[in-house]
Amino acid sequence: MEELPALSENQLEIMDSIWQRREATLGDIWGDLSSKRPVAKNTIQTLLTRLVEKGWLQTRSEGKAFHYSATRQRDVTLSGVVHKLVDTAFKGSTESLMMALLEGRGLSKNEADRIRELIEEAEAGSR
Amino acid sequence: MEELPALSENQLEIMDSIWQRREATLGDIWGDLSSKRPVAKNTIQTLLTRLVEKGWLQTRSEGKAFHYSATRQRDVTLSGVVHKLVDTAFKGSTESLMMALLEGRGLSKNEADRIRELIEEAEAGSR
DNA sequence: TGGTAATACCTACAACTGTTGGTATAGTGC
DNA sequence: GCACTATACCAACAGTTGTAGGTATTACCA
Repeated sequence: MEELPALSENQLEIMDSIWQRREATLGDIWGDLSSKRPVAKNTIQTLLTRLVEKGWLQTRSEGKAFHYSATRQRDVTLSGVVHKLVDTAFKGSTESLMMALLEGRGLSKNEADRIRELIEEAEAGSR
Repeated sequence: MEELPALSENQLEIMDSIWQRREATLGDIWGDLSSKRPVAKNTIQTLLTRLVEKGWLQTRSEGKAFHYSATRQRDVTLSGVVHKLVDTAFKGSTESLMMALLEGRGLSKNEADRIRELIEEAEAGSR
């Protein structure tokens, strides 16, 4: 699987909207994003076109409009994003990132429990 | 504390070199970075100047050269970076990021234990 | 004191990003 | 069929980033 250029924050936002819908039109995505911040539809259009050019999105022509869908799965992509951050900012140490994540911020019992489960699974998976 | 513009990957690399040394000259930083990849000294110089303009670095004039130091602490900055990622890519869910982090990757018993400790502390801290 | 090396400072440039306006086109409803 | 609306497509622009060359300055060493 070919490596694609990194996604900016705004690009991630768009990808996210599409991942959630599996397939989306310009209108769908604009609906999602413009509810968070004011942005022109054309801005989204441009970003979409560029994401297609770069290989992050593909289009299916239906009726007058394109239906955009992602070429990469959400979990794989996000995993890549996080690991890249671990490498560049934390010298590859998962633990360091964890520390940064938890610093100055408490965890509820529920969150802590769920995270413990994740650790449990990851530990089992390595055996 | 005023919010500073986000750091790119390369900018983070430079900040990291400086954080490790507490204070560094152009030569120091160039030494660190050029051992990883080929880059002109002038390139680093430019990036340094821009980081100063933006408020990430400050300089102390000693002899002929500037000694660059960070205006923000490493842990605070990295914590900010991670939390921003949690917000934009994981809708604020620490757990989701954790999942992405652990996906497709096992944990050694040691790592798992250390991370459990971190969770423990964070949980205690929230009470 | 004159050469060397390191540094600062200035300039430039190409690529990418976010932003949007304008124009053409093509379904959709009346 | 015609107006309306959503979309695609094109063009533009300002800001950031990574890249580096050129030039001036300055400390240091022989």
